[in-house]
Amino acid sequence: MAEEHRDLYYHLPYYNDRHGSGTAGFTFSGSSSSAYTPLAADSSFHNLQMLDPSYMSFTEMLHGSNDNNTLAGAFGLSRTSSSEAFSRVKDEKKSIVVGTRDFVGVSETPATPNSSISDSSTEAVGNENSSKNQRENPMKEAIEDGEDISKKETKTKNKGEKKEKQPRFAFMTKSEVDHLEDGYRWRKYGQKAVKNSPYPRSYYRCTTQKCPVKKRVERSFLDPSVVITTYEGQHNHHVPATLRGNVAGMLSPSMLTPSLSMQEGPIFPQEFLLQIPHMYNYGAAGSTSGLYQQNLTPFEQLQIPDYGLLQDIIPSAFPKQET
DNA sequence: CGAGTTTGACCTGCGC
DNA sequence: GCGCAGGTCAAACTCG
Repeated sequence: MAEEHRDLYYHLPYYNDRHGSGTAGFTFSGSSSSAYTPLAADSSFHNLQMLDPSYMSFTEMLHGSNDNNTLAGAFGLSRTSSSEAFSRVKDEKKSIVVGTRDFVGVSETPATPNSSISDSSTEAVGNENSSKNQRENPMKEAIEDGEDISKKETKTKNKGEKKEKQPRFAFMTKSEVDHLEDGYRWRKYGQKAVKNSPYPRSYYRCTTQKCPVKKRVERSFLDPSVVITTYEGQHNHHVPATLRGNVAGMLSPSMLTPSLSMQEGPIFPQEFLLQIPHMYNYGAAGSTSGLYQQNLTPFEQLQIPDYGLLQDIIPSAFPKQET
C-alpha cells in the first residue's frame, strides 16, 4: 500500500559537462516541474507523446536551477513533493516520457498500483499481472529487461519468503568502461551471457552490510559504446566515506541525506543523483576513460537490445533506419 | 589475509 | 516434460 513497485529508466546519454561548466549534454524534455511529466499511456503503450524540447544543463539541474534545488526538480520531483510527483505517475497505468533530444526517460508504474511491498499476497497478484502485461505488452517487456522482475519475484515467492519489490533505475550511458563508478562499493556476484548479445551482463551487489541494492551492467550490442546500468533497490546508507568526498562535494547535503529515509519511501531523485555515472569519476581532470563528446540523438541511444522494441512500438519517434 | 572477481553449477520461470 | 534464459550461489582464484 505504502510502497509499490516502480521502474524508472533514465537515459544518461553522455556527459559533456566535465567541469561543471554548465554545458552538459544531459538535457531534459520539458522544463521546471513539468520536465518529467508522466504521460498517460494506454495499456499498449501507444499513447506516446513527444515533449517539446527544453534544455537545461546537467549542472543546472544538479545545482537546482529548477524549483526544488535538486535533480528532483528537473524531473518534476522533489524531496518534499516526491510522493506527489510519483503519485502522478502511479495514477497512470503506464507512463512514458520521451524527450526529443538528449534525454529519454521512461517511467513505469506497477500493474497493481495498490500492491504492497510487504504484502506477499498482493504481490503475487502483481506478479501475475506483471507477467501478463509483459507478454501482452512488448514495450513493457522491453523496459523491464525481459521478465526478470516477475521471475525473481515469483522465485522468491515460491520460496515462501517475501522479498520486497525493488524499484529499479536503468541508466544508459555512453562509456568505454563497463562498471561505472557511482560512489558506492559493489561486489560482483555473477556474470551471464546475454542472449543476442556478445556482451555479458554483470551482476553487482552493494557491499555495505544489509544494503539490498543490486545493479546489473551490460553493454548494448547495437551500440557497444552504450553501457546499460540497472540499479535495483535503494541504498539504506550513505555513500561510503572514502568516496563521499568525491561525490558529496558535488552534491548538496540535501541530495545526500535523504537516501537514508527508507521509511519515507523511495527517494529516487537523490539516489539517482548519487548513481549518475560519470558525474565525478569521469569528470576528473585528465580522465580519458569516460565519455564521448559526440552528440547522439536519443533514438540512437535508445537502440539497445531491450529498448529496440521501442522502434516498433513508436516508429514515429525514431528516424528511419535499418537495424 | 581480507576483499573482490571469476566462473561453473544450480535454481526458477516461461514457452513450446 | 523439456529446453532455454535470467539470476544467484559459492568455491577457487587474484590482488593489494
